[in-house]
Amino acid sequence: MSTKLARKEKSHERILAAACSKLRKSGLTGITVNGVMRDAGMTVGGFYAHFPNRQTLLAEALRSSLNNSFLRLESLAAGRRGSRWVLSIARAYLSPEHRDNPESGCPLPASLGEIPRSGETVKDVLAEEMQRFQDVMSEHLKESGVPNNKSEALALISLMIGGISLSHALRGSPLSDEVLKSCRDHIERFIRSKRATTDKK
Amino acid sequence: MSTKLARKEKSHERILAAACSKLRKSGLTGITVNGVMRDAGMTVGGFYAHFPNRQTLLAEALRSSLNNSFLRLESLAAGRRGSRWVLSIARAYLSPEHRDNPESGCPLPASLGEIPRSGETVKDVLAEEMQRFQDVMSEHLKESGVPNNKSEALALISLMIGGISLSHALRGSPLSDEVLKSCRDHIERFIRSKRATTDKK
DNA sequence: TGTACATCAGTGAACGCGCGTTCACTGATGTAC
DNA sequence: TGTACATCAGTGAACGCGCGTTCACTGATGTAC
Repeated sequence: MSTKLARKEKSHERILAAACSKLRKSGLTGITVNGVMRDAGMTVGGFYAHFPNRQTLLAEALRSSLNNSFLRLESLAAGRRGSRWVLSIARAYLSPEHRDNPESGCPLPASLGEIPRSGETVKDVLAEEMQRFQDVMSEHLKESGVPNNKSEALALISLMIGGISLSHALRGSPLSDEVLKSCRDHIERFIRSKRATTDKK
Repeated sequence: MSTKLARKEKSHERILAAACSKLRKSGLTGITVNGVMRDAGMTVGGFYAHFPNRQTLLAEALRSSLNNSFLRLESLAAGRRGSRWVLSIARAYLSPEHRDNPESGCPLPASLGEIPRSGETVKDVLAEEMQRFQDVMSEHLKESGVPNNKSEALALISLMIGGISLSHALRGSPLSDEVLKSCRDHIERFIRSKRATTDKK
């Protein structure tokens, strides 16, 4: 009995992982029931034993991939706090490596524009995760001595998402790398100019 | 003869206008040959007398709608130059009105994420139009006395696009308005802190 | 001016395809005695 | 321990639908004499 359940759970994980991979590379549109099940090593029909419908898979894939990306970014900034944390996150997020390896990166460049046309559950997931990210980011900005930290957190998040999205869309043009560097530089100058003297580097 | 040509030209315009409208509301995916032709008051089959294929329509719709949005923004900033121009553009672009009326706004919030998965022609159009926008924006930043004006132009463009995109996706959550205000405030503080004393308000 | 013909913008049915979802089934695994 | 039965994760064909594209056609407009 428990063996059966464990097997089903593993299948569930494989389906979700396959959906996350599609999401990061091709957005919500990229998540097709057929394609995801094939990638998970199964056939279409089995899908509905794991998820009530495609919509639910979209929401779970967005939550899971946003969460994974955040954990991955945080691990790169491990131990740092305040302005060091912010700069570390911004540099990693706005790096050519992040742009060129979407399958392990943030799902938003590929999916953000589709979310308004998507269901309520998907929007709710985004709102929750964004709130969490704003909270963490503004905490570190506060430690850095940056004024208006909650507002600036949203602005920096917008800048990061806009920069990587534009850079993705411009891949192949010299503008692509320039956009990333410009956004990184803007954040570095911003942090440097606002940082309280007590918060170093 | 010339009457016939004029009639065909009007049909072409109607098709393109319908495609632009779909693009702004629902992205590249929103442009379906059937839907666009219906909106233009015609039937499917006639489409291929006007465009060789859907892909070409996508590219022309992106170019046309980006151009129109830019002209519209510029007319709102009419007569202003330097920091006044930049602030005027940023406030209009990051306004709730712009977010809530996508049918007359920028096509990028709805389509940017789809462009990497789209054809080369579409990507080329984006690169050209972005280059143009960077040139204009950096010229005004230069007049404002902002250092690193070319780089900062790309950062501000990224911030504007990221902000409106996030705000769209978060519509319904209080974060949506907060994102817009945070981005506007960030740009205002930035311009104010960098502006040369010769360039007023 | 009036008639016969040519042009060609637009019509609408048809095509093959991939989509999300359903459902009767299969067959390996787990349970009861 | 060995056999008969129950469970249920996963199969794969089928459905109705909308997509991009093709093509034989229609009928209003424009030209020639």
